Amino acid sequence: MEKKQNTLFVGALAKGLKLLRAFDESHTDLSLSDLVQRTGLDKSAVQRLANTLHVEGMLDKDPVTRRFRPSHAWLQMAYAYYWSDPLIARAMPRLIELSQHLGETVNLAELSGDHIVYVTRLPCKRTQFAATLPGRRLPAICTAAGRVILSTFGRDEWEQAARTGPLISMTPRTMLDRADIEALIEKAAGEGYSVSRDQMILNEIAVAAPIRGMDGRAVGAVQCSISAHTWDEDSIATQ
Amino acid sequence: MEKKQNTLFVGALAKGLKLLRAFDESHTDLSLSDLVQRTGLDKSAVQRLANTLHVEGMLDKDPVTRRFRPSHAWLQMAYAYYWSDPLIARAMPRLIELSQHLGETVNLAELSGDHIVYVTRLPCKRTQFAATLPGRRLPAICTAAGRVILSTFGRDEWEQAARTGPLISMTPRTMLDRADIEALIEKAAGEGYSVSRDQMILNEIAVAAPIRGMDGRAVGAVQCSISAHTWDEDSIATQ
DNA sequence: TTGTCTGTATTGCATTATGATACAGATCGT
DNA sequence: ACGATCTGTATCATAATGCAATACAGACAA
Repeated sequence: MEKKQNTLFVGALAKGLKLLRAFDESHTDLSLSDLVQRTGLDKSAVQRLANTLHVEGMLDKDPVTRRFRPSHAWLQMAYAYYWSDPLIARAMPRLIELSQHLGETVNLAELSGDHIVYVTRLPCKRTQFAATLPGRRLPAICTAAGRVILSTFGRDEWEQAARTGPLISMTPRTMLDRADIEALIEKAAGEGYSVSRDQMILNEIAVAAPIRGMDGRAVGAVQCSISAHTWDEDSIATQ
Repeated sequence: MEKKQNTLFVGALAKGLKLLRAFDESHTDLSLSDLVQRTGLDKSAVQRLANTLHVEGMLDKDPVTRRFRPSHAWLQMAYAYYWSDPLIARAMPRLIELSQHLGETVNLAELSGDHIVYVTRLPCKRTQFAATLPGRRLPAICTAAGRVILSTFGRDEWEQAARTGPLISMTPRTMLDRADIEALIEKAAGEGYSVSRDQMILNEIAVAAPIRGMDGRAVGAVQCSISAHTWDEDSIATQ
């Protein structure tokens, strides 16, 4: 195992975080041995770390099954995040307005490396459960929001993203050809918005518009999901 | 400083979590020295821990101001939480439905110690910013949701909560008398729902109904915020 | 300049986390 | 009922690891 970084890197903390990251949408509650397996850490280490996280209120522990679960503290972290992200406070009122106006699901997305993160979601209709939860992370170039954000950057930047960024297939009709994706981004750069169909969910159309900072580069994107055809565009410029 | 717990308690991890908890709604981005002050830890320790959190992607660091901020990872933790909480998946579709039906803001709250946590919020109108964010924590007995949850427990349990639970004053008309609060909980126990007015936000009326588990004890509550008078009640029984 | 804030880097020491080991309570298969 | 084999829990000697003091550097104000 390569040493990460010396002297100003606290291994114990990093391992603790590793335990936290072991929980995801398909691993919602984990036993001690599950944690050992998922983290690759020593049994004793996991025991101590998990216990610490429990005592500190980061993990709930079922007294009968002895399995660990994310605690409410995980939501409070999100709450703190919301206050720290300057985009949220400015965008939230408009998102609510837009959602009411359209009567459709509205999302706020931000770029995070080569992924996008749905920061806020205002579901108006029944959709897939995952589509109602904030915090979801998806490969940027697979989503309308990600493409429209990239389109506000330089051409070389989006070319690189389109060629090297991660790709996943969610539906049988998910676009997997990188050249096609690059073309879509270019189109978005010209039109100022991006539309995608059947990419994440079948029979779903997503429309995304960028939220630009002072320098013209997008700091996020508003994305609306609709199931029928509803042609409209929304321009939201900030600052 | 008292030793927390020996041999199965990892101090370094606990300190790292302390750094994370230093961020809240009024401390959205912190410098190294801010962290030192807020955590009470040594400067060197904070340096190492913060750096670790940064390297591990839990804290973003502004390259120019050198200040730390919660990263997108904090939202992903919420995402993981949502999957882990069995109530969410069952309640979400109904909440959306209810929200559309009423055209009013709908919240899902859960009890967490002597506080409640708003787990999901579906804002339909403009309100205070804080009222649109999930993860918010409020003293249970100060909220309609908290009282209605407590009312499904035994009388002695809610008496204890009303007498010893935390109280905060958000508006000039916030109820601060513990006997009054106890009476409200008793009323909620009889009627099966609870109403409060002007408690957290002026000119706001909150209606909360419990979500009961198999044993009759509430596992959460649905709460609607309305500004005008709209008399209706909602019964949601689960299982 | 000088002073005092920052944030960053280094080092020797001993506190602290480590992982092997042992024990105990389930659950399983036979 | 019985070992066998999973769990989760507890203990302990060792040394690895995080510690806090220290020194350095850049920013800003007086």
